[in-house]
Amino acid sequence: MDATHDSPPQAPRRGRRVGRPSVSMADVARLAGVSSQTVSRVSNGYAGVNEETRRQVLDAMRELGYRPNSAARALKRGEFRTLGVITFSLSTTGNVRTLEAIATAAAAEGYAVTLLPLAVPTQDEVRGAFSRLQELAVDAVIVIMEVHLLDAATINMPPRVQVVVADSDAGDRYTVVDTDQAGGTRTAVEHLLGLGHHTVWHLAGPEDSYAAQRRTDAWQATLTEAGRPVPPLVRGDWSAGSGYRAGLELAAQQDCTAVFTANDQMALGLLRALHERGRRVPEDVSVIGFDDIAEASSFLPPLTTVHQDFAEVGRLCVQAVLRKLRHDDTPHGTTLVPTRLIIRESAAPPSGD
Amino acid sequence: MDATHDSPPQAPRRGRRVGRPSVSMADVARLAGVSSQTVSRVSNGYAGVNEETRRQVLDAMRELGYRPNSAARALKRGEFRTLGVITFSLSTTGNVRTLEAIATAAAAEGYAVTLLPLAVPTQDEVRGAFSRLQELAVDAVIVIMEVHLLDAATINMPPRVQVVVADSDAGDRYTVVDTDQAGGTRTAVEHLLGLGHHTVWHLAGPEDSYAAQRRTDAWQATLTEAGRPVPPLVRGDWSAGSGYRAGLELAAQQDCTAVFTANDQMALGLLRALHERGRRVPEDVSVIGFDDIAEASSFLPPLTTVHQDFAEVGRLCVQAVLRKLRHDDTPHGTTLVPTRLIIRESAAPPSGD
DNA sequence: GGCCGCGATGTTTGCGTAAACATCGATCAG
DNA sequence: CTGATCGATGTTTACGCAAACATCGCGGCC
Repeated sequence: MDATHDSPPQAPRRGRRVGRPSVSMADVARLAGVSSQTVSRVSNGYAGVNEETRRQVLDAMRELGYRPNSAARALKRGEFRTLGVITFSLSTTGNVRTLEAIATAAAAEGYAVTLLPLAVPTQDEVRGAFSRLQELAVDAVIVIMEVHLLDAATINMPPRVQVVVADSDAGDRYTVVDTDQAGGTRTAVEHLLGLGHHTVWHLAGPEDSYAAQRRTDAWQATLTEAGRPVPPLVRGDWSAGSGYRAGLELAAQQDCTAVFTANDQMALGLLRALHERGRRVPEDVSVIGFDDIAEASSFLPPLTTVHQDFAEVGRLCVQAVLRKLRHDDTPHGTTLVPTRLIIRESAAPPSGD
Repeated sequence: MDATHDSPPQAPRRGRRVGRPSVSMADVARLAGVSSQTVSRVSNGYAGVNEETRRQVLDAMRELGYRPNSAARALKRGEFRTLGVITFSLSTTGNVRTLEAIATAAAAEGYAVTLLPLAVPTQDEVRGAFSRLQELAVDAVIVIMEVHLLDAATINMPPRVQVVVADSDAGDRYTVVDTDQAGGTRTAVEHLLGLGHHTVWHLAGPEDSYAAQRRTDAWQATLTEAGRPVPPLVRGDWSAGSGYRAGLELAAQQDCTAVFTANDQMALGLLRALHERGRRVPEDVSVIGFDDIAEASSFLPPLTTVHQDFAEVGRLCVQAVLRKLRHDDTPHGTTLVPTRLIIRESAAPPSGD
């Protein structure tokens, strides 16, 4: 090739910005000796292009390193093929695993995922995120969040953006995908009762969390239905540290032989507190967690816990949001993903006591 | 409001697609009685617009619920204000925390973050991700990954996309931001030696990880410099389970009084194994981890560990990539983020043996 | 008093793509 | 043989925005 002034063949005629010599369909068309429309047809895999022509176009694309410009494409098509995900903090296993599943499922459908992290979980922040999201290149939004933060924010949200909510209730107002909190709780509590425990204590999550609330409600309901006394509630904030502090209290209750903990992190702290106070697990106290985080099998002792299928939650979120995108007719409602009890070594029959 | 046929005033004249009644600058301009260019000026906050006019335009925007179309904007401006993040799996704390910091820092700069998760860490996958990324609406890419996976993939990558790498070495070929693995390791090992341990064993991460490799190298170097014997290497795969298995081995070594573990998860498994084998921590064996995950303070006993500042890594990544974007002149090189040793209860002087 | 300069606004244009429509040659039925 | 049909391709246009350039009116200066 002659490189007299070291510009590529068909040098792009604009240099709007440093280092953006992007190749357009027109460039490809010129090299392949066809019209840009034909390039478009090949690029989008339409039939009705002669095999020979198609090959030439593909060659030209390869040679020039052509990549479709997604901005132009989005402008023309009116869709971005991108999903927005709003979540408060990636510090909880659940959120992260759900996000990961969403991203994977979206990729499989040819959608990208744009992340909108919230600094603090306030309605103002949520509102701001929605506002930004709208001028962002996003077709729909999945929110991994408690709904009560959402309500105020969606008021001024134009209806064109579809919303699906994970980890929440409020199926009457939104399309919701969630873990079967109640079912999981019931299984755990019944398992403990089945082992022979007279009743089950509960180390709950924070008051402002619906997930925590539903686990607490289900715990109480299960005990009541079984005709067992409902011990006083002990509250944590999801963190291992709060589990430890709560554990110090629980260790002092000599009649406490079984604890259902609202998540695995708190269970970790609880185990430490019980150990420090000389209460053996599971001989003196049985513990069941919720989540089944990767480390749960390495706790001391390995933790019996309720497994949440976050991957499935993520998948269903994407499915739901895409369905809403394609035909707007999906009714609101909640889809529950079942849990299953993973039995390890932290729960056993009470040792006579 | 009259909602006779529930369409907004100035009903858009095209219905390209169901449910996309999007409002354009022209609509706003018409309502405000100005040209669309003036709307553009207001929208972009340019000076030189009469206060009265500006107010009218803003009112019109509010009334119609105008949102700039980011596709058109990107097409015109030639930039998306979006950063791509490629990472293999969100299952490690480090990746997640880095991602979170990146998203936050990016948001502060007015950039969005698009996530590209990789199903499996192979070069093919990485290549594929890069390929998709190019036709994605992304100005630059941050890769949270071992570099050796990257090399083959970047070959066919056009130079217009800037790349910054976290969690890796190879500062000669890329711009890299990383935790000071060696420094952190040295601090940990020296702390153990300083407590009086004759030498320090090492539970390493997987062979194919550069981060693990550097920790291992630094452990060995520190021991050698101090004139101490280097015990045989014990290898895990980052998981708590592998730490447990390795711990069973280590528990059998009666001369092992101190272990430097390449991450906290493995330390958790190690603690369980030592406990099961009746080796007390820290009386019989001291353990130091790496990462300082949130749960580390609730381990049994609370874990002394090397704190990584993932948030800083994320911030620096964004900073670096934006600098590269603005003036292409940033040289390659590695920025190291310092660590600090968090002293808890899992390391103590050897108890006479 | 005419001209300059400047602030405020309008008009034109083109970014890269793809739908809609137009063209053109070949094939085939009547 | 002629016109309808069809497959393959080209031409026009618009998506929404924002540079670049054009215009317009007004106050000040020589």
